[in-house]
Amino acid sequence: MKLAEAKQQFIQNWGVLGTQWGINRTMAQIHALLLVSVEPMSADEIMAELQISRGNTNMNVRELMDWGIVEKILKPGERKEFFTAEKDIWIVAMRIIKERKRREVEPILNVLDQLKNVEADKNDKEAKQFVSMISDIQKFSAQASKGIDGMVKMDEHWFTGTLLKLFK
Amino acid sequence: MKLAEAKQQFIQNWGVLGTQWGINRTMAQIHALLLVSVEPMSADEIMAELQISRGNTNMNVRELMDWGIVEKILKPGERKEFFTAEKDIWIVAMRIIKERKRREVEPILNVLDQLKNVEADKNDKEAKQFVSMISDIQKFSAQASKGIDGMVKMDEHWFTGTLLKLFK
DNA sequence: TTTATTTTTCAGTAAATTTTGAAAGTTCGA
DNA sequence: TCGAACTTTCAAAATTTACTGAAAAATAAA
Repeated sequence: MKLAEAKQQFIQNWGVLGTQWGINRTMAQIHALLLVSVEPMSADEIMAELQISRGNTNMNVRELMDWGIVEKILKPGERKEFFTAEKDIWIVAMRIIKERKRREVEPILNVLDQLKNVEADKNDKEAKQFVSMISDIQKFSAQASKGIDGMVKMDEHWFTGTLLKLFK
Repeated sequence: MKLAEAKQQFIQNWGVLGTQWGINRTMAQIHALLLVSVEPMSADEIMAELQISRGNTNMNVRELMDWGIVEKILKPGERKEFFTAEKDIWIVAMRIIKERKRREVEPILNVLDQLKNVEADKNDKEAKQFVSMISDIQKFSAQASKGIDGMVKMDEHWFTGTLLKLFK
C-alpha cells in the first residue's frame, strides 16, 4: 500500500470513530491529518488535503487547540500560521479524558448534587432509591475521576519516556 | 424539591450528557427513567413519561437491551412487556465500556493493522513516522483494552458486593 | 498610511440524525 | 381460526448539527 493511500484510510477511519464518540467528523480528521504529518501544516494545506472550506478549517483547528492537542507554530519569515499535533498518544488520550471530564461530566455532577435535596420521607421507597442512585453515580464518578487525575498527574515526561516505552 | 421534579431534571441532564458522548438523547433519557424507576415500566408508561412516540420508544428500548443495560420483564397474567434497568452503576459502566470497545474501537484497530503494510523505505521519514504512529495507537489501545478486560472480568458480584461498598 | 495577505466570523444552506405515526406483523386467548 | 392486544417496521417529516463562502477584521510589510 502506498503511504498517501494509507494516510487517507487512517484519516477517514479516525473521522468515523470521532463521530461515534460525539466529536465532529472534520475535527477528528484534521487531528488525524496532523498526527501523521511530520511537518506543521498551514490552513491552506489542510483545506486542500481534506477538501473542506476555510471557515470549517479555522473553527475546528481552534477547537483542537482548545483541547490542548494541537498547537500553532510560527515559522520565521512566513506570514502564514502552521499547526502541529501532539504526537505522544498517551498524552493525547489523557488530555482528552481530562478535558471531557471538566467540560461535560463535572457540570452534571454539580446538578446531581442539587437533586439529592429531594423531600425524602423515610418511608418513601421511590425517593430513597432515587437518592441512592444519584449518590452511586457521584461516588462512581468521584472514583473514576480520582483515578484519571492520578494518571494525568504523573510526571508526563517520565511516564512517556519510561512506562510507555516498556510496551513499545 | 419534589421527587417528580428531581427525576425530570435527572432525565434531562442525562439526555444532554448522552448526546455529548454520541448517544442519542432519547436513549439516554429512557435509560435514566428506568434507572430511577423502582418498578419495571411498559412501553406505554415510557411514552407517556417522556412524551415520545411508540416507534421511538420501541427502537431505543431495543438498543438499550442490545447494550445489555436494560432487560425485558414479563409479568404473569400481563400481556404487555415491561422493562427494567441494571441498577448497579459499576456494572452499567463496565458493560458500556466493553461494548463500545467491541463495536467501535476493535473494527478500527483491525483497519490500522492493515495500514502498517505501507511501502516502507528505510530512508522515508514520513513513512517511518506514519507506521510508528499507527503502532503507538495500537499499543495504547491494547494496554487500555487489557486494563478494561481485567476490570470487567473480576467476578462482578464480588466486586459489587465488596469493593463498591467500600466507598459507599 | 496604504495595501496586500491572512485569519475570523456568521448567516444561510446542506447534510445527517432523530422522531413520528400509520401500516404490517406477531402473539395468544377464546 | 378469529380477532383483540400489543410490538415492530420504516418512509416521510422534523430537528439538530455541520459546512460553506463571502464579508469583516486583523496583521504586517511597504
